[in-house]
Amino acid sequence: MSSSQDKHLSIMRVSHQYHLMIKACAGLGALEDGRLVHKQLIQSGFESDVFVGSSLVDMYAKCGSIKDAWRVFNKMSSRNVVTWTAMILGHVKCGQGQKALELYEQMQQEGVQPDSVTFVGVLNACASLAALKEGRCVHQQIVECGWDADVFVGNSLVDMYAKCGSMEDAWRVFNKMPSRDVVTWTAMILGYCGNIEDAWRVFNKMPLRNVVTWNAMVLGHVKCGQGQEALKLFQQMQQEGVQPNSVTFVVVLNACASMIALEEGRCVHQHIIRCGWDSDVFVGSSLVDMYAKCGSMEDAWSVFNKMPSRDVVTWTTILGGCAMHGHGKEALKHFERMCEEGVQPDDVTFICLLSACSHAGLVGEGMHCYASMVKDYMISAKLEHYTCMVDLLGRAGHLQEAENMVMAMPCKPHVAVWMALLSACRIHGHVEMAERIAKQILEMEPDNAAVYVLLSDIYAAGGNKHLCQTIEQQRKEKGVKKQPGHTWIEVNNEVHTFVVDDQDHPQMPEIHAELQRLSGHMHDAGYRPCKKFIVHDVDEEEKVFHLCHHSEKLAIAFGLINSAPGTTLRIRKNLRVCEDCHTSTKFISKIAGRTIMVRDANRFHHFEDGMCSCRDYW
DNA sequence: TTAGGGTTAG
Repeated sequence: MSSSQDKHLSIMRVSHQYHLMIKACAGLGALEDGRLVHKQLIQSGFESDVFVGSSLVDMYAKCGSIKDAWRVFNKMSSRNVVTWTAMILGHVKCGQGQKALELYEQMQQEGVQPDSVTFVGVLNACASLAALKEGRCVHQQIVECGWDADVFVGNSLVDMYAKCGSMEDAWRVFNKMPSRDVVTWTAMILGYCGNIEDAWRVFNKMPLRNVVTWNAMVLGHVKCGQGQEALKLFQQMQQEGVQPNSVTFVVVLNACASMIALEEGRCVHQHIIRCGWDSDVFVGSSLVDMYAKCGSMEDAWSVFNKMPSRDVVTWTTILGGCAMHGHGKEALKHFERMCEEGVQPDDVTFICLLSACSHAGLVGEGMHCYASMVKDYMISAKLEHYTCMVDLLGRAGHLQEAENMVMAMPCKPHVAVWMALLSACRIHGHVEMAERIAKQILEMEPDNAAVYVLLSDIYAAGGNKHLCQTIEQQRKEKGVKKQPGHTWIEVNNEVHTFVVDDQDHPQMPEIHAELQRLSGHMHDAGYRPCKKFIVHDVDEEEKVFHLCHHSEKLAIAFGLINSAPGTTLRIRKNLRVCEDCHTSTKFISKIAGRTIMVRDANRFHHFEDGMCSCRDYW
């Protein structure tokens, strides 16, 4: 062997070694170790090697440091398809799908031909952006390049179409694929999130399933609001010998939180400890979230304090818990602690913080946070931040300021921000502004039932029975349906669901008898049904009816009958708690001597001894 | 250098 061949071989060997120590860092997400290797590479002059450079780009991108990836990428004298693909995949991973597509465009302009891995990355980018049009173009290119028979590319195509909502296209690709694996089938199931019947049809046909497939089905039920079915499926998967993993637990905890199933959640927590998943940051954050949403901030803090590592999501979750429970001052205090510990807040952190201020009526503090977000943390306000600010100002009665803020928004105001303002009009009885805003929302979303409900509440509260009836009539004529109210309560480790005017529950006679009994005591204690939102006068019989037909009242009565005296009742309602329910629950908490916690659409109401934690009814 | 599922808010 000549000396030049010898030298070449030795360079190859060293380059390969560097590639392996970098690959390991990338796999472990060990950014600091990766940086050390990078330093050595600079010293030994290997940085510009295409193979080593591509590995470095990949390592930085995988560790989430896209800036460093760019630094290496820009320094490289030559780049191949692997270098470009690593950059594309890195941007997809960081949630920058648009940038990934731009890189793909640039790569082609520079004459580099994509391979199957590039296509997988680009399709992922399209899927993350739900960019069906761009996805179709890429599909066309894939067919032209002859990559459509590749199972990886095929899977990504199915995934892209499914995520873009075109199940027809997904099935077309699926049927043409020469071979399918468990990933192909699972992508189809995931495409049916929200359409659980079709997901089941695919699941039942599958020749092979793994834990990801089961997780997808459990998730499908959670997304459809079928928490109990999700938990049943979790049992079934274990009976069939499939070991749950961290994702399973995250999804199952989500199901528990959605139903406020605290006891079930505690069982899952024990299971997590037995499996050794409790030190995982994803699982830990989900546990914090579950306990907070199930009404136990004590447990949420206990998990939080024991976690070996906490990231921005963990902190944001606990701040969100504080917000939900009305602990505004606490949220602000812990936000400072978070920053002191060197955790960089993100846009979601500020949404939680602003919502904490809003729920606690801390207007000045909220405005300060908002200003600091833009100035000190360089986070530009998104639609969600504007919604929080409008909510904060509006609840506190600064309606004009809130409306000015909407008008001054740099982007087009969306329905949520108008709804926040409309809710504020309801709290403060501002009829003129409410009518204007309702009109605005209905132009954008003619089927928005909540607008009709809010407007009718505002008219009723102002004593305008005629307009109240008119708006109700308009809603009916337009065929706009109100969202039905649901309430969940967990008693003796079992979750029970109630709906408005429930007739089906086997214990209904006892529930009605309990409400009738309470009605008498409440009347004596001074409770009168809230007539504000009732169009006609209420006689004795109707008084009982108004006490009985709301789902949360049925759930409370059920809880009182079936749980041990003195225990706290935890209730979850899918809609806002109505004013009459709010008042009657105060009375019930006093008469029954129970603490009742109600989690409605966005916050907890904590009823104790005839009082509620809300400063006002919101 | 290569695929599929998950945490926070609105």
